[in-house]
Amino acid sequence: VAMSALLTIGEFSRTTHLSVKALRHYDDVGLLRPVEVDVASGYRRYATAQVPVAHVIRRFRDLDMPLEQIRAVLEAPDIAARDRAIVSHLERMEQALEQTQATVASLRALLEGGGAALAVEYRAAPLTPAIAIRDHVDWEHAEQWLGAALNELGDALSGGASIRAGPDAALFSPEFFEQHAGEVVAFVPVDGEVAVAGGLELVDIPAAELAVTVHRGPFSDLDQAYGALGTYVAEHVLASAGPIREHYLVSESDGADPAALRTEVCWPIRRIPDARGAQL
Amino acid sequence: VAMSALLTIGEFSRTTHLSVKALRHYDDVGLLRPVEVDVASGYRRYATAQVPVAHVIRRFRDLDMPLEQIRAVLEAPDIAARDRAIVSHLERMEQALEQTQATVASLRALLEGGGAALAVEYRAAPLTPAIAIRDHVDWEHAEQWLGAALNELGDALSGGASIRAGPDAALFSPEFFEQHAGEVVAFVPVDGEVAVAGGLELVDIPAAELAVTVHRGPFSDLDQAYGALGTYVAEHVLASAGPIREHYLVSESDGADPAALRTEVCWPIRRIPDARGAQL
DNA sequence: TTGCTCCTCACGTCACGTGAGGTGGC
DNA sequence: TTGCTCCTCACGTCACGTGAGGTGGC
Repeated sequence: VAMSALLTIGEFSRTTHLSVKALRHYDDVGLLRPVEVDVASGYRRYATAQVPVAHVIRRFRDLDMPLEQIRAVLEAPDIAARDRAIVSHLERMEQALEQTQATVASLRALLEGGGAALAVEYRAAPLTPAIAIRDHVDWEHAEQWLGAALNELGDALSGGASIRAGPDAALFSPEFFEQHAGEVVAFVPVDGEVAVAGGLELVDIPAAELAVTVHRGPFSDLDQAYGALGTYVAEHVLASAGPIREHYLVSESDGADPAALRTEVCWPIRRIPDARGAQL
Repeated sequence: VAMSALLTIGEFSRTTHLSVKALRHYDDVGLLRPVEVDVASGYRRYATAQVPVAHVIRRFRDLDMPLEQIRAVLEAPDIAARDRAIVSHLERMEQALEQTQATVASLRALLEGGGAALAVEYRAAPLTPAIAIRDHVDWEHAEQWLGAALNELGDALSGGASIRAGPDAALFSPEFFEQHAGEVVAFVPVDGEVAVAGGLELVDIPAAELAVTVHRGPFSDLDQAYGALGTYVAEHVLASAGPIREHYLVSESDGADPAALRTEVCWPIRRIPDARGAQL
């Protein structure tokens, strides 16, 4: 390294704004190794040529990129692969920024309005033939996974001979909520004959008695509908096991903006009480 | 709790979108206690009246607010105090968002331009009388602390009889960089007699031989100047112990926008080499 | 030569997640 | 009655920070 001189860990720390403890840690995990380590004393020596790499690491850490991902970026086989990894991370970051802004807005709304009480109604849903994609999904990837799956189902419908018999929808297992990871089924109700291929399957969504409410607005507020439903069901009827359903009456794929979204949330119940309040 | 019904931990999880593990944790640390716990079985029972509190907790956790801070918000003595705590957190969040956007921009710049080589010059700084505020500061609070301290010094100058003899400046101890916490001294050079009061003191900033470079642009890129300086010093002269100085030639308090900022960074060196390369 | 820098353990932190192994409720 | 829900440890995770106790470099 022609013009490269050596720096002690303290000098390298001041030069890169990484703490000494962080530098030792990056050495331990092999993310940023000093060019030289004194065999007798263990003293680390960094080259001035390592300063730019350290700066890149610091930037990514400021953005909370995990060390493993940073390593992947730094070790990318070629510049093109490296740049792809970086760009995709930046895109995820910018999405996360939007997410945070949405959460801030939603928190403000929650603290001001408190949320007008949502109307809850009962519905007996019949057995429903549908095309579906199912997978074990975790909480953080759910929205993205669902968007992709529903897109795929929509494409399959427009290509084939079958007819859509209802809006985009999904089934969420209890584990998905309770462990923030579990089975999710994206589905679209269909009429008539369907040829399935790829990851798609033809399923019968079982009949169910449901308590239903409609949420208007972005998904970041969807928990309000769940709160209203869970509360209503606990206070008025008996809940039953089984997945919770969502129907995407107006969704982003319709080109609607977040405030205009309409999502139906359906909570499975034991039996719909009759009008007189008696139960058979 | 008149109309309030009880929910199992699983039902409460589905209603609030908090995982069962998280709910148990919030019980353990006393952040969100179930209204009732079965003595024999240990089963937790939550009231429907607790759903809104859970939603607030979830929002704050989505924003990465620490549990202790959430507890403080929830236990605030009165609504006004609670709202103040929330608003101040939201303001910090929005600042952090700007920070992140700045980091993204700076990373992009770093990956594209790489940064044109910065010019480094030598300077023999004389002993400088100054008014100063010193404190043990940690990394994350440094920018805010420094802004406040320099403001205070500016106010003291405009009120008194002394004359400013140089731009706003600061001294940073090695520990500040190496451990991300250490002594920082905010100072303004002055001429003539000065009456000091409050947290201010009158100090003589010691004379020093320095390697100096000027950074143009926002503070998020300042590490580039440090990289250039640390590298230059390692390759050309001997570094010396002692604090690093920053001079805020054009600062935000001048009403300049971030891209127009000019900050001088000064790295202490053992001895300025003479023009012929010989050392006395 | 002195003290200052650097070293290596070992353990702590924060907010849960991950099983293991077991009991109670409908 | 069966299995499903819920329980409590104990330990792991991630990216370092916090000392303690000690040696080497200028």
